[in-house]
Amino acid sequence: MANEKKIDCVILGLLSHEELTGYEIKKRMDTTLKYFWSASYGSIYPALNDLVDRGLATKREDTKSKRNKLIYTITENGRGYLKRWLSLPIEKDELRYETLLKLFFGSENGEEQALIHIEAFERKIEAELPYLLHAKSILSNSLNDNTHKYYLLTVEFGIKTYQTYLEWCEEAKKRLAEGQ
Amino acid sequence: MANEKKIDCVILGLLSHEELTGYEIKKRMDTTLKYFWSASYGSIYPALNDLVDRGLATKREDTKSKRNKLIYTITENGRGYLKRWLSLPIEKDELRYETLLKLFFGSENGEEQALIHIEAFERKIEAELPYLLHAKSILSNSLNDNTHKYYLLTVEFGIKTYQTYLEWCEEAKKRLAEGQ
DNA sequence: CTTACCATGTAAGGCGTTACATGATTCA
DNA sequence: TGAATCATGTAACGCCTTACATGGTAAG
Repeated sequence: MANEKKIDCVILGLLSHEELTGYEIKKRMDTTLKYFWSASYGSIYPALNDLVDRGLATKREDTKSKRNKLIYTITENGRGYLKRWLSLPIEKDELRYETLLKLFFGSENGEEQALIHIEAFERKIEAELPYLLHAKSILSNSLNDNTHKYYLLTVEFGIKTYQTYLEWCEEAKKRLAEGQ
Repeated sequence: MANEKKIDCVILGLLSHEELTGYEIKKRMDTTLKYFWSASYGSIYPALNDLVDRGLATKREDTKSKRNKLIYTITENGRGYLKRWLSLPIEKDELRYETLLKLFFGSENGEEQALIHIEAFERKIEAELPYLLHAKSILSNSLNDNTHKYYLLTVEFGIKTYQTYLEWCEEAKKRLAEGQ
């Protein structure tokens, strides 16, 4: 029953699309899922072994590769577990932006410091946006795959919000520069 | 020097504006800071005592009130600590949206489930937005206070992104309804 | 008088990161 | 042959939430 661990669900979600190694799962986290989810090796590998123990995934060695790869596959139970979780209401959407936190207390350190943080934020977003735009162009051209439709929706969420962030940065900078 | 704990910094930030009790700090978290930061009593109260132990804040009983209030005040050292932290580069801006996670794996459960999650998200945002708009109108009328300028910037961030979320919801719903 | 809210805390436990440890392979 | 990347894991530790525990006060 209860309290599905998110790390299990993300992994099962990824495995529901394709067989993967722990390393590849981490890569997906660092690229495709990056702007709305993340996890470290320290949680991924133990979770994978745990999923196998609970019969939600199976593990096998890759014989084709020269490397010591361990390939994980979702089981029927795993798919059921995932489907159940997907059907439950969302528990938590959380945004935790240190940038906003520091900006909120900006009066303590003055406009220049605030500007520095905003500009750093702007650069970070500007650096990420191209990846999202690239992902969108790829996904838009391959909507035959049923999964791509959903990827595209999340990518578009990212693009829209990032563009809004950049607009806000411009306004915020202007406002601070005006000194009012 | 040292890995500033975020909880200490938020608290000191709030105390830098005004004296507060732990209970009031929690309230600020649940209202003003809500959409970009949060914390529970279980971390606030221990942190407050810790700040006092380290000389970053002082504690006194409220004599005026009939309640057993403990009022915390930031010290000069506390202010220094806060200023230093504010001047350090941002370490982490994190967004963790279960909604996007479930949507990403949406193909597993189909369009109807995806729609349900998007609509729930939409309702949640629609419910929050008025508070932000209200905060903005109040802040816009009292920019004489130096701190308000910074509050306003963060509130505007929230408003802009929430409005973008709502736009995205409309598009996403339409796209899913079209079944393509 | 009872409900809601004010007010402060502790303990257990969960969850996850960081840092460490190890080694193979690919590519320049 | 050396650097980058592939590849898997563990251990320590930190941080936080949840649930528990307690009691006062204001308002209807």
